[in-house]
Amino acid sequence: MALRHAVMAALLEGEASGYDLAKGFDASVANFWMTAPQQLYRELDRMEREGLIAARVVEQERRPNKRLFSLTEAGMSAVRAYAAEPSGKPTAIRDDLLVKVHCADVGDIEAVRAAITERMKWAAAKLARYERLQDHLLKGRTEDEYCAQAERVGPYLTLLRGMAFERENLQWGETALRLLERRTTAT
Amino acid sequence: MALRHAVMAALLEGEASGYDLAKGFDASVANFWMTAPQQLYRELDRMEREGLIAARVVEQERRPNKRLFSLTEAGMSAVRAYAAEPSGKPTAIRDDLLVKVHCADVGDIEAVRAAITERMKWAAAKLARYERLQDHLLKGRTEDEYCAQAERVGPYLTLLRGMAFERENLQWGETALRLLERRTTAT
DNA sequence: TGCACCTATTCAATTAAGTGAGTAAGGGGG
DNA sequence: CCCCCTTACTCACTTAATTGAATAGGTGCA
Repeated sequence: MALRHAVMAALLEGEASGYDLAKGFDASVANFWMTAPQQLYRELDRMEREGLIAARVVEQERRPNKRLFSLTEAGMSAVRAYAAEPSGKPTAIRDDLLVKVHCADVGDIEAVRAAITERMKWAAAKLARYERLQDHLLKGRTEDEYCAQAERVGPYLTLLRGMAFERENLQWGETALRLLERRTTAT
Repeated sequence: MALRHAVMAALLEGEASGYDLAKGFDASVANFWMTAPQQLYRELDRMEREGLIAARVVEQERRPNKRLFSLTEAGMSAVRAYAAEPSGKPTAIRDDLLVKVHCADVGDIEAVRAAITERMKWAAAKLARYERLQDHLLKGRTEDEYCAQAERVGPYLTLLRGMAFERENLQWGETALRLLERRTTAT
């Protein structure tokens, strides 16, 4: 049950509709999960039935009405309980691209290089978004000032992790492209 | 269908039993997937039925017999086809620890810090294993020499990605611990 | 004016993944 | 001698995730 915890984490920033959550809502939450809308709506329904979240219907003109969800007291307790419990073993990266790179030698190296390039574009775009969000959070302050003043540091820390991950993707991508290029020119 | 591709990637190194695969088999494959044995055996059965892999029973003394799997021609074609197809959008990190850190501000900060410390121990251990494997692969050669001589570079590249990931975990963990500590002492 | 895209959600079905326990034989240490 | 660890695998069950639609009004632009 990872999705419901991610949803609760997202709802700590305030109420949100299923659509908001599906769209990423807050980029720093989108770091550690991403899923199709259908899954979200289903999970939100379940969580509502279990009393972890409550919905408030907002009638809108010239837009479909929406249901804004927020954490109940029970939901908040669940968050606290979850955050305090010891976590199990870490998960693997589980990325399609790595599988392809692993198999590159027996397949089409050029296709794999294209996939890496594609991924690097994604990473660069994500990193740019994260950097904008960071600027927005810091508002010119240093990291230390921010952490002294801000209400919450959690989202900032997860943002940092996401940024490091994408930077690593870019750096590794360059190395991988370079080493794979030798293979094609050598052959 | 990620697991079956990971299995095929692992079998490129040579034949292996379900048990071998479950134990990690090759550390560089263990970077991008990890799963319970039951899942593996189930998937191996399916793949065998579909003709992607073939089993060879090895009778052992003072040990249960085992079935060694290897890629068939069809399996190899499937690997090549998979490696050449364009990959979709990248997956999120999807890590429990990040969710907890995100929620740290409303929960037990000390518990979250403990979880980070725990994770850092894991990361350090994994990194050490990867470094040993790297030394083993390079055998004193430089990276460039290795890539010129080695039969395959894919596994080396995925190994590099895993190493970067764990190093990043360690670095980020330190930052996170430091910033969260201020919170506890301030309160 | 027509086409494609945005908001906001729902239905249906399938496949993948995770959880928990159990079997069976040999080996090693206190 | 008992207990736990390792090899090697199996059964049963539950939950999570993916896939492919469909609905339905509004917005922008060419």
